[in-house]
Amino acid sequence: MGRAPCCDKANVKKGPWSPEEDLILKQFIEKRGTGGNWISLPHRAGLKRCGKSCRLRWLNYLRPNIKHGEFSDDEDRIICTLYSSIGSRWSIIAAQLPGRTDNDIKNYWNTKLKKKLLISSSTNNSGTSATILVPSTFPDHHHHHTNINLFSHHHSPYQVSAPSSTYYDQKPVLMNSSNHLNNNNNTTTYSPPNLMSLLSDNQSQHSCSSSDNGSTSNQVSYGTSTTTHAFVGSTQEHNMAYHEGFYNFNITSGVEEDHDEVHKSSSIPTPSGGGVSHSYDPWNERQNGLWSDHQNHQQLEEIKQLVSSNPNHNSGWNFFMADAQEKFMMYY
DNA sequence: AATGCCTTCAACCGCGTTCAG
DNA sequence: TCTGAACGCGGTTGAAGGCAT
Repeated sequence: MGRAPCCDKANVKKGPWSPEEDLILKQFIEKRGTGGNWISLPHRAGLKRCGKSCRLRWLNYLRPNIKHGEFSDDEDRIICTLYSSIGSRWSIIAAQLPGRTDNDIKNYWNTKLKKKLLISSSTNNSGTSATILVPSTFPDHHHHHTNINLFSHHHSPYQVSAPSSTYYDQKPVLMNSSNHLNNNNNTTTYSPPNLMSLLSDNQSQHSCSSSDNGSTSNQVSYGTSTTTHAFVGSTQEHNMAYHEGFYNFNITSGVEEDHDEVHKSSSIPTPSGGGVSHSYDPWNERQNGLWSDHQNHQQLEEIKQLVSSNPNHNSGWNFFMADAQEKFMMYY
């Protein structure tokens, strides 16, 4: 038994949107909003379109501040880094790129960036090992995880407890002749991939200081201060965290900060839930599916720093899911 | 100029997730 | 707690334009 269709297929128009339809939809939403119901919106607006189609058209094309056209090097870098870390979670990646839609990024990746990387990889690795982009599956033999002290493994290879969430099922990594993944009892050692190095040298030259001797540290220096980054959210939140922006907190002490404090102190707004009491209004916080420019800017800058800080060696992301709170961390 | 192939990207489809009743 | 409607996501499709022959 199939799912009931979301609309009367016989009475809805399909295919490309006309300028007239665009105008009707745009004016209606700007004037009345979505009303929290996309299904009824086309009827209310007088459009012979499926609600899903309207939603897509608005989100991907009509809403304000949508950015079309060429992707910048910074955007390339962010996409590559996030793809190498989390795979084809386009909406999450899009959340880090103000004005870009998941569809946009997905198309861009599939049509251009992937090829660019493949070309770069064959160039950069000529005479050495071939670097290929492959989806990897973390071993999934533990649906429950043993707490690991991430902070006791500050040096590469990172310790990774295999996450169980389907979020990671297709996590791609760059593999070269030296295998990045090794199973070791209950933990997987993971030498983070160096996807960014596949981008052009020009793109890889960035100012944040980091060792270029191949050594790995989770500590990233910005000027005279040393900062260690991580992103954290509880499992119930990690979906939201992904959607609404990354959390960050300082782990230089090796002690995880209180979540409430993390949220309070974070420059990135976080959703409510998981015991976090402050109110969260997604519409105010992220109108039209995007953070405000200021918020976007802050997030973007943080990610830029992360991405650009360590492009040439084993910088990377570390994942783990702790059992008790099933925390998800991206550990840099 | 005509044809066929390739690339791009807007739009669709189906399914998992969320949420209200 | 259960159920169904709606949402949101990622994969796929297909029309349109560009390019080579």
